[in-house]
Amino acid sequence: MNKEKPTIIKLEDIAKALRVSISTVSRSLSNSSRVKEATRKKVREKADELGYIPNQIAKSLISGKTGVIGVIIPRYDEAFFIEVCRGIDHYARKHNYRILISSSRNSSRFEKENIMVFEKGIVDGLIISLTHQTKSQTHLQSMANRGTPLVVFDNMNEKIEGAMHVRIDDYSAAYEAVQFLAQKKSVQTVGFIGGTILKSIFNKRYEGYKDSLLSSDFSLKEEFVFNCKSMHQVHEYHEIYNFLSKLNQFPNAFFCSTDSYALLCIKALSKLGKRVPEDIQVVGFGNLHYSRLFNTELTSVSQPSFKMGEKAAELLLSKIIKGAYLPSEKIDELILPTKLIIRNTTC
Amino acid sequence: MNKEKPTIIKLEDIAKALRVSISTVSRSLSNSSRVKEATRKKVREKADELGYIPNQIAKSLISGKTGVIGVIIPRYDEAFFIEVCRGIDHYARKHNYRILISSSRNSSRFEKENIMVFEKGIVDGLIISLTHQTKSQTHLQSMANRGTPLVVFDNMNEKIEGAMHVRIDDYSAAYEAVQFLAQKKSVQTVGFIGGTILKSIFNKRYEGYKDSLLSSDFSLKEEFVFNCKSMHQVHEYHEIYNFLSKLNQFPNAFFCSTDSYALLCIKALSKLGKRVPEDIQVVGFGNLHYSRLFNTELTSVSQPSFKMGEKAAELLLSKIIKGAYLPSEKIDELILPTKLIIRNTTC
DNA sequence: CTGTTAGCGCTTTCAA
DNA sequence: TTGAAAGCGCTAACAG
Repeated sequence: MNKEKPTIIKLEDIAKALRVSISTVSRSLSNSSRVKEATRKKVREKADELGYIPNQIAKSLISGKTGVIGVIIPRYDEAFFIEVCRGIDHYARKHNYRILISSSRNSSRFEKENIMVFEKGIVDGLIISLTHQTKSQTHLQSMANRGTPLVVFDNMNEKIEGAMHVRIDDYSAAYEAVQFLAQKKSVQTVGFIGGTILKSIFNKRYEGYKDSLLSSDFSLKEEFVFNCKSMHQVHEYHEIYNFLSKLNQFPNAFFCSTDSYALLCIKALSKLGKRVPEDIQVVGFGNLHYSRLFNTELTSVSQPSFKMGEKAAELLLSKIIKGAYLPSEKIDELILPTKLIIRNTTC
Repeated sequence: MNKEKPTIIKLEDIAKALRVSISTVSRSLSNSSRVKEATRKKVREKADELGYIPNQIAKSLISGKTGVIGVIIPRYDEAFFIEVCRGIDHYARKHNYRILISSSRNSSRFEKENIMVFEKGIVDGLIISLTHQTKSQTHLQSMANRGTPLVVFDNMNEKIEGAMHVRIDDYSAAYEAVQFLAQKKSVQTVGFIGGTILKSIFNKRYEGYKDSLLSSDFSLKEEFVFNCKSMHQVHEYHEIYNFLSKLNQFPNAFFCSTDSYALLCIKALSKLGKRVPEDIQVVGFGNLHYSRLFNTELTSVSQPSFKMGEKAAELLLSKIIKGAYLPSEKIDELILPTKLIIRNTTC
C-alpha cells in the first residue's frame, strides 16, 4: 500500500544522512552566510529529498514570535467584520503573517476567553472589535501594559493605554447623512432605526442623527426612533416590522444605523405597501457589498471596512516588528474617512 | 506611571519565589496528583499573584499538539464559507480548539502556500474547500499520507486517500430543484445561470439541471445557459445582465447555481422589465441568510452550511484525538441532506 | 567554514 | 511528596 511512514523529518535526520552537524544543516537551510556553497546545496537537496518541513513551533519558542496575529470580532455573520478581516488578511499575508480569527459572539465572557487563549503566546498581537457587553476592559488594559501589540477597531468604550484605535467618525457620518435627507424639500421628518444603544458606535450614530435633526429645526419625534433588541436577523425583521406597522403616520425618510437594518426596513415598508424611495426614503450605514444584490440599490454611508482592516494590520505589524505603532508616539487613534454613497433608495 | 514591567512570568519565577523546584510548580499547576495539597495551593496562589500565563508554544513543542485547527476557504466574502466556518468554530470551541482561517482567494498558488504554512506544525489538522483552480492535489495527498488529519468539504476534485470528505449531493439537489420547476404547468423551459464549470460542484449542479430537463422531455437550449466567468460581484452582475438583455425570448424560469447568482439574476430581470415570479421564476442554491434581507424572499436549495462545518470539525477532532475520523474505517465521505425551500420567487 | 554547547519554557522520567 | 535532569526541534553564541 501507499503507507509512507508518517515519520517527521527533522534537522537531525538530514545531519545524520550527510554526516554533518545539525548547525550546519540549520545554517544551510536558513541561507546563512557562513556555509560553503557546496555544503549548502547538498543540504538543501537532501532536505528536499527527505521532504523536510521545519517545525514552526520550535522556531517560535526560540524567537518568541509566531507569525500569527489574533483577530476577535463580535460575530462572523456580519459583512462588515468579514470585510475588515479581509483587509487584515490582505496586509498580513504580504508580510508573511497569518490571522487567527475568533468570534466573541457578542458575549463578553467569550471575548475574555478568547483573549486569554491568545495571551498564552500563540499570537504576536491582537486586533479586536469589542462587544457592546464589554464593561470592564481591564483584561485588555493589562495585556497592553504587558507590552502586547493591540489594535482596537470599530466599537470601543474607553481608550486603552498603549493600544491603537482605528475607527471612523460615526457621529459626523450620521450627522451628514441625515443632513442630506433633511435638506430635501420633500423631507420634513426623519426616523431612525438602530441596534442596541449599549454599543457605542450605535449610540454615536444616534447622537449624530439627533443633532442633525435639531440643527435643521426638525423636531426629534420619539415615535420615529426604534432600536432593535435582538441580535438575530429573523427576529430583527419582526421587530422592525412590528414597529413600523404600529405607526399612525410615517416619517419621510429613515436613517438606519446599518445596511442590514436598512434592508430589513425596506422589506417591511414594502410589506406595508410603502414604496421606496417614492413614499419613504431610506439610508443605510456601512455600504456593504450585499446591498448591491438588491433591486433598488441602497443609499448608504460608505465605511472603508477593508481599509480599516489593512490599517489595523499595518499598525499592529509595525508595533510587532518595529516596536511602535507609528513614528509619533503621541497619536493613539486613526480616524478613517466616510462618504455618503447615493443610490436608489433616496431621491 | 502605570508602567508594569513587561516581564513575562515563567515557572522558574514562581519556583524561585517559593524555593521549590520547577517540576513541583509544573505539577501543581497541572493539578497533578503527586503534590502535597498545601504546596499545590501555595503555588497556585503565587502564580495568580504574579500573573502567570503558561506558554502555549512551549507546551505544544512537547505535546506535539497546538489546539488549533486550520481552515482554508476560497474566499471570505461568500456567505456559505462563513457559515461553514461558524459551524467549525462552534464545534471546535466546545472542545477547546481554535480555528486559524485562511483564504486561498480562489488561487491554487495561495492555496498551496497556505497549506505549506499549516504543515509547519502550527495546526493539528486541516479543513479545506478546494478552489476550482486546484488541479494537482499531491500536496494534500502527501499531507494525508503523513498522517495529518484532513477534512475536505464542499468542492473537491479527486478523492484523497486518508482524508475525509463532507459534502452534499449537488447533482441530485439540482435535479430535484429543476424537477420542481419543470412540473409546473406554466413552465416549458428552464434556463441556467452558474459559475465556472471548472468548479466541480458547479459542474454537478449543471449536470443535475441538464438531466432533469431531459428526463422531463424538455429540451436543453444552449441559449438559456450561462456561466459567469468573473469572480467579482459587480462584474458578475454585468455579465448576467448582458446575457439576459441579448435574449430574444425568455425561459419561464431560471435555476441558478448559487443564491448570489439568483439575486443578481432577479435584479437584472427587473431592470429588463420582467417580474419575478409572475413572468419568470427563479430558484437559487444555498439558502443563505442574506437572501432573507430582500423584498421577495428567494426560493432556494437549502444546504446545511453550519452543520457542514460542525460535521467537518467533529470528524477532524475525532481523528486528532481518537486517531480515526469514524468508528468504521471504510467510510470516507459524509453526504449531508439538502432541501428545497419554497419562498416567493416561484409560484 | 563547521562543530559543540547552551538554551527557548515546559513536561516527564528517574531518583531520592 | 519533591528535585534533578533530559529533551521537544530549533537557533545562536562560542570555539575551533
